[in-house]
Amino acid sequence: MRNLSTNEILVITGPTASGKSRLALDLAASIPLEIISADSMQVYRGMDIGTDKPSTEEQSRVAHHLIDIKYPDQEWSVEEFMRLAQRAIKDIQARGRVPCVVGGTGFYIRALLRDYALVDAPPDWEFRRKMQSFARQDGNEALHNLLLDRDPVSWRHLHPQDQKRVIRALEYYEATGKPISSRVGETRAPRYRAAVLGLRWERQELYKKIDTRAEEQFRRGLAEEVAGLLKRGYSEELPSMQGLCYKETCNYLAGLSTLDEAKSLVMRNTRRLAKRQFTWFAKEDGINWIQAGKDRPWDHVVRDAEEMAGR
RNA sequence: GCCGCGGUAGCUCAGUCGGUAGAGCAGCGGACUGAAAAUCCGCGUGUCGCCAGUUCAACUCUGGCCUGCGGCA
Repeated sequence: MRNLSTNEILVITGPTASGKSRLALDLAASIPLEIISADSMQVYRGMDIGTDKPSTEEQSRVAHHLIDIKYPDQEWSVEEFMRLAQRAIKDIQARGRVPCVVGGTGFYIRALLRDYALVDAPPDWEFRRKMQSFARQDGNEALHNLLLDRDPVSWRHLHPQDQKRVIRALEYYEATGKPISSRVGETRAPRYRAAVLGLRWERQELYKKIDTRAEEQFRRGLAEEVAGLLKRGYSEELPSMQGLCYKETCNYLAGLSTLDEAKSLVMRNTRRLAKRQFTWFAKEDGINWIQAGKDRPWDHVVRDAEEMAGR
């Protein structure tokens, strides 16, 4: 860890509730690092408990980037993540410190490490709305079939029910005249030399941690946090408010479920998220997995991480 | 002790005039290139409490046993 070369970055990933933030903070004791959050939800201000954001104390102990940079009704996307993360990496390196990307949003991390192309095809909400109403009228099949002559590859790969992706593919074609599928195959030289660490838990143990954390989140005032956001006028339809913990709590606050129901839904949906993350990471190569567990002292985990980081 | 009801998937339960079983939830697997904590697709995982009997065939009918719950003593 003492000899991270100048263009090397550190990445800490793993499923939700695996202790990524904690590991990063502990690593900061021996590595002069700054943390860049690769988390699609921690960017939103005022969404603290539900996103299990590092505390203000932790954030002042070690510099954090890409946290609290948006209001819950502002747009946010992988592309902006890439831009801001790249800039943060440059800045941190200019300070002679080590950028440490921490987060469980695999899509963001993959985009950053594989240097996805930043093409001029931003979301076109009017177009999306048009397509949505087309789908409502003529059905998802018909919408999907619009891809047939524009982007046959996507037509083949996307399931007709996957409306979001179908519309995005159409939107991309509309904006660029090229199929989005051509972009997928593009390979580019990675911009960074990254030491990628992944935290791994035995599944049942992780599930138990998830349940415990959910209990804690409600105890710490998740419901009050969500109520406050709603009162400030943030609609529950917003992507931010559709995040884990938030959508379930909105339903509870609207009287659609009891507190206990909301709680167990949060637990279930978090487990499901973890499962999707397993699937995602399983395909990602180059991750150095570190085994964590209730029988494994945490400082062993930290020591493993230090060794792998310094390689 | 007696009477009644029950014992089928991890949980709650449905079911078969006898042809070895299916829902919901949970769970598991997968996809993913500008919403990704989102979105989408797929999969029953089972000594039908145990033992015997009747039958070509028993989860189903009969008997016994075990066990849970309720009631009466």
